[in-house]
Amino acid sequence: MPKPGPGLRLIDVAHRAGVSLATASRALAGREGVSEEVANRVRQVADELGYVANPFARTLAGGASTTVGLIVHQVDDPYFAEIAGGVIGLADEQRLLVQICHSGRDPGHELRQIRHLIAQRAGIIIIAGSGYDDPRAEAEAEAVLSGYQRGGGRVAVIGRHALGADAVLPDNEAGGHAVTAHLLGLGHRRIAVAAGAPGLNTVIDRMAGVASALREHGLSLDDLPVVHTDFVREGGRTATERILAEHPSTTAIIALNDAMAMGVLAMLRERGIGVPTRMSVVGFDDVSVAADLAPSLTTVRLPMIDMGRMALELALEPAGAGPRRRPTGHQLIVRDSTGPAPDQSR
Amino acid sequence: MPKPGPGLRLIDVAHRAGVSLATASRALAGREGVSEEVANRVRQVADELGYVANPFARTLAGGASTTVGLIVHQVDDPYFAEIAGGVIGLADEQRLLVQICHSGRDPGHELRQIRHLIAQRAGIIIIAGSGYDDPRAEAEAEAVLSGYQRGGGRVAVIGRHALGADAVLPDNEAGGHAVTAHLLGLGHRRIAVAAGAPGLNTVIDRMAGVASALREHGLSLDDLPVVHTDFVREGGRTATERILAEHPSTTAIIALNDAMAMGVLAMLRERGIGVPTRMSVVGFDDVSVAADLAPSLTTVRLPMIDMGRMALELALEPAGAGPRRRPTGHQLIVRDSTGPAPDQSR
DNA sequence: CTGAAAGCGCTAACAT
DNA sequence: ATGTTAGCGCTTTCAG
Repeated sequence: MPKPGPGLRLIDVAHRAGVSLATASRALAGREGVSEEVANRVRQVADELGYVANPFARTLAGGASTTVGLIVHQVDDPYFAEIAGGVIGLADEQRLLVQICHSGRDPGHELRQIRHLIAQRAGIIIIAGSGYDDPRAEAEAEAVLSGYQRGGGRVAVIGRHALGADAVLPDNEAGGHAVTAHLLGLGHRRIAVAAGAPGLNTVIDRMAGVASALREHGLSLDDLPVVHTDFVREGGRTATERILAEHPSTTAIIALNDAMAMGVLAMLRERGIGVPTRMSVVGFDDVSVAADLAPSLTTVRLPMIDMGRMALELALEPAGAGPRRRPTGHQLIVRDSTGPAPDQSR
Repeated sequence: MPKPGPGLRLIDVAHRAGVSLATASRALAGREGVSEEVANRVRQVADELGYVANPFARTLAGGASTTVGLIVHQVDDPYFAEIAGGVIGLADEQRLLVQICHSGRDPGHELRQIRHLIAQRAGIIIIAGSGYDDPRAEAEAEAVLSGYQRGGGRVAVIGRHALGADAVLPDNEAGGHAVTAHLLGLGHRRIAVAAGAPGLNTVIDRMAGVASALREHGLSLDDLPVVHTDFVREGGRTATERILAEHPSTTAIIALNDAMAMGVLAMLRERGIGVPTRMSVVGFDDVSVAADLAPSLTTVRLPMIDMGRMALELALEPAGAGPRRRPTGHQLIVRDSTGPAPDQSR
């Protein structure tokens, strides 16, 4: 397709700087064996000419690849959009290019994307999004990735623990605990959970946090309705419908992410159920619109943009002895969608 | 079980199939000049061995690049996230990889990104987002891109007209007209506009639509306050502050995109100004959260996801004689943020 | 410290 | 129809 790029090659820079190809290469790669003086001259000339190495030639010749592959569920999901924004932000600074693909929360498709990225010789692969409770798929992904890592590829994951790679781990359990404790503190006891697919690690972890908070108040998950639907807005709507129909006395709904919470709020609005007067609602993630919803959403803030950056930072460092883990921290953000439990004591 | 073997080269496949390198290359590329029989044998051997071509070698040697570069303002802006989602969706189907970079709405940075993408030998470049009213920057971008296109690169743009490339053109003017006519129809006359930077084509076009609707009602843009701030949420907030302070009798605010509209709504909420009772608000784009805001936002729907797909479709077709243009259509979505003008007859 | 030269794996002219 | 060969632009020995 595209034949000539800028047509500017390393050899041109070399000539212009009055040095050989090899020296120019060394200078720009910051390798040993060039005097500071010459190296600086070369770098300056390269700069002036706006030289950018041809990554294909570079990689083919055995150099490092400068593209990072990023796999997300969907970029047009705000959670992943923010993560992607973080990755791209740091990548820009490092002059790296980011290739984004969608996993669609389908383990098979995700595996295909990983393979594709490897075949394209991405030097770094970042996988964002929940792992699956699907041992076979996970094992295969792990096998492929560990082969890739053995070959020098760097991998970082966001929000999954079982992949033998450096990981950014969102505070899912602690966050689930925080948000549940908040509700319990407001006096709510008839709480329902709008959860995503039960096979997603994220769902499992957040549920664990919910469960532990309940336990501290002498309750158990078994006491409350947990509705598993899709981990997206529409799932929140249908979950709410079910909760309303089957457990009308519910006073609070925990949505396991903000997308679902938006669906929950929408359905409550349609049904004319006041929030938080008759029903409190909490979400999880604090996507940027959470503050603008009707009413503004109480949720757990996860630093998505930073998470993206952190993942790339991890991947940029040389591999350690074992997988590194980097927790994200979290913050309970109380807004207008939660209030005291209505007094329905008798 | 075929496993993509690094170290497995085309020459190995060729030997194994008892043909020459060139023949194997032709067979796998589906090019002319190989008997069906031989071609099939080669393909089968390649399959058995799990051969995957090295894209770097392929591209370096002048083959087609399978990556498409996408430049957006920011992926974590919902408007661009949806466009990106559309591009990636189609790219996935075509087994293409998408490289995303941020322009940050800075002409200089955008130009740098274009150059970077070209240097990376992206076969296709898609630029989403408004052009700038900056002749020098635009001219330079056009020059670089036309060189790229002359070399066989394909370019498609979304929402800018002055780049000599195939374009997807959002119905900015018609949409601006529609939304303004809606307000006028509700009896509003004291209308203010919260606009983005005056140099953005998108802003200019949408304003033109606003102006034409006003004209039909015997009004003119000069009659109303137009506040230019940043084309993002925060800009909507500050614009609203100014409008409230300087034109307290305003009954409706036109925000030139949904992000700004969100800021407008937020500020009105803070000030305790009822929407739509005391103030109507309209946005533009219909990002997916527009329906979930407080109150839900009246806006103009643009098919962002399709726009992304269309752009890639255009780029995938061979270049035409001249630049193709593809309008998007639009749809006025009336929700709860607009109502009749309050009766302040004096 | 620097330069010359040998590939990396593939495509595409050029031969046969 | 098939084979031979010259690069693509870079990194990396290996000489000097």
